Amino acid sequence: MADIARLAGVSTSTVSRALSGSKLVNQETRDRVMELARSLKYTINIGAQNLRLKQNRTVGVVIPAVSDTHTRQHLTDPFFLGMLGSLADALTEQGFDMLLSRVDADQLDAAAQPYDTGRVIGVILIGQWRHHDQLNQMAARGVPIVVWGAQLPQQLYCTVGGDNVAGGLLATRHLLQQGRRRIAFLGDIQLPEAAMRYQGYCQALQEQGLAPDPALQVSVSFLPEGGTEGVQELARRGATYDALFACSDLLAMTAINALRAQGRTVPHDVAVAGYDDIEQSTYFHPPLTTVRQPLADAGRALVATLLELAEGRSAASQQLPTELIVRASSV
Amino acid sequence: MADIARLAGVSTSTVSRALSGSKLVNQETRDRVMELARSLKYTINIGAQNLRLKQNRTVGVVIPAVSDTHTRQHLTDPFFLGMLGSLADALTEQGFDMLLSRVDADQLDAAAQPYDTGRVIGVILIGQWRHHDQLNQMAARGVPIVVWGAQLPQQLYCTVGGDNVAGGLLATRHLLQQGRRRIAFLGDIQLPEAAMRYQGYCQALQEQGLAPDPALQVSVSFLPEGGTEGVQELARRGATYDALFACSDLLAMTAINALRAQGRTVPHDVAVAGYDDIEQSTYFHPPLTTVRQPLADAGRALVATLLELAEGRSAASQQLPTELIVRASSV
DNA sequence: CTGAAAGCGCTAACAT
DNA sequence: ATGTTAGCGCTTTCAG
Repeated sequence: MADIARLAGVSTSTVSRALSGSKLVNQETRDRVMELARSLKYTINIGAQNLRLKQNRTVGVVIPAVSDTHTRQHLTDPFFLGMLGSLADALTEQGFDMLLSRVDADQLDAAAQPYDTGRVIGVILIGQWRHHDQLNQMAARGVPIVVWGAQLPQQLYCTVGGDNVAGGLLATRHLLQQGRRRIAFLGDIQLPEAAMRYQGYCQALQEQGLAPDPALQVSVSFLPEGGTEGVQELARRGATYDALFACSDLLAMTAINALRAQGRTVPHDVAVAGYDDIEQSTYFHPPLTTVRQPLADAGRALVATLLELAEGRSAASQQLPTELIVRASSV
Repeated sequence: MADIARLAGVSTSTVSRALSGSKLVNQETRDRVMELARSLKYTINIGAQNLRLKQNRTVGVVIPAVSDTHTRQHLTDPFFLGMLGSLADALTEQGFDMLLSRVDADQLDAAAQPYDTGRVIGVILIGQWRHHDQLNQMAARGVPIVVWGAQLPQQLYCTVGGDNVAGGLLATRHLLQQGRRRIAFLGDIQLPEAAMRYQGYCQALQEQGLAPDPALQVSVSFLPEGGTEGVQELARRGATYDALFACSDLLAMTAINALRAQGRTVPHDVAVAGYDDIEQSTYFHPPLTTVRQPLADAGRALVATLLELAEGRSAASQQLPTELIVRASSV
């Protein structure tokens, strides 16, 4: 900047003004400065600008990594990539940058670090896992944070999420409409989102005067192996079922594989519905019936909410509508 | 920081020193300051620190977004998520943060922006597409940049990539060993990586005294629809083939689907091999034979190379070994 | 319309 | 062992 000032024969103040398009500076000078900046490929140092302006146009996005006992298990669910893409778009649209970090799910406090050190104006967390309390603490401490997940009672932090109860309800109703009566449920109901899907599942059963059979509910992790394990566990229990509702498409896919290994066909022997509507669901064999999460809206809503919070305003949690997509795995 | 200084009854310099664990400061004072900082939940403002130290521990990671004529098509290939994860890990390991941005593939220059504005010390670009020249320009301009992709002649920028020729060779040899003779090739050979895989493919054919049949090579985009379109195009051409090698697992999957729609079974009628070894390949039906890209090493290599470059040293392009994974789709 | 000067939060000589 | 001072690159009063 000093260089430009010297070359243009003006002061840095003028350069600064010119570059920011201030009307206070002579049209001609401004053009000259602009031109000079372009030819020198000069761009304002955002770090310094931020420091001076006490502003910041970066938000933190945190993806939790599951660390099981041995290996650090990576989240490979394509749903996350979709969410990331959606966030990246929404942020770009608003002129914000995205600082991505990956944090062990069991030390979520680290998620606030980029905020504490002033690098970001707030944090978007994808997935609330079972760390309600830690999230509450962070929010109470004043960290602007928005979580993709379910709305819980006594929640101090802000969430944006799909309507999980409706999602569970839609999927289960659909399976019931196909004449299925013994519907297995795959998903870790310790996690708020899965719990609410389970709630919708129960509700749909009750509408038909059916009671949920605990033998049909298997809590498996969201890791892809979960589907295999779930189906094996059901076999171990000797459970009989003619349909299966899994809490993610990935689980549904591995479950279908495990069923196939048992010699059962989908949808003939077992009708299957997943959750998320990741792209691969379309060309899985059979194509997956699933509950679509509104990805594009999700990104926008998360960003909008975070910006509210970051500006010191309060923001309400939001629930986005979900939609049943019927494909061959259930009909 | 000033607050802490006041409360501790020392100067900010002392606080700064104490916080950085300098031995120059009295043990006792240091503890007091540390304690104070903790209780006030104070953390150093990294922006200011960076400005002062002229350092920076953030690297930019750019994912190109394909924008076709109408909609902005998102890259949904899980391979990218894997790469992101790998990069995130490698960066964390080295104490670096990751600024993620998504850039239209046809205005790649924008990729350097976070560098120009001083936010990152360099840029890692996932995929070189067909923008060799732009990349060369950026490198020539002095932007520290490392690209995941193939090594090209007259290349000024640094690449890290799998050994694509070997990958193509391995896959094709394997298909030939299965007794297949008419092997279709799906992939956009305008893109350097695909071109080299094609080269390996040709080489394997030649080893058997076979000449590549141009009718069997279809240039399709890396978007998942590519697989479908490729198979349809082959049908349109009236090409006969008993095997298919696709440049990504996603392409292989959609191709298999399209084949199924034509009433052909895999691997019986057509043996199929993909590329990348994304996780879903394991539980696709049939499980996919594929060429594994060394993801974990990739992340580490990309980061290591970028750090070299960022420190002003020169770095050589690297090629990582690939490995054939045989599964049911080809045997 | 433009320049001089102060200061964002931090660190590093250079004193003491 | 600690404080004083200057300055990283920028913006913005406040004076001209």
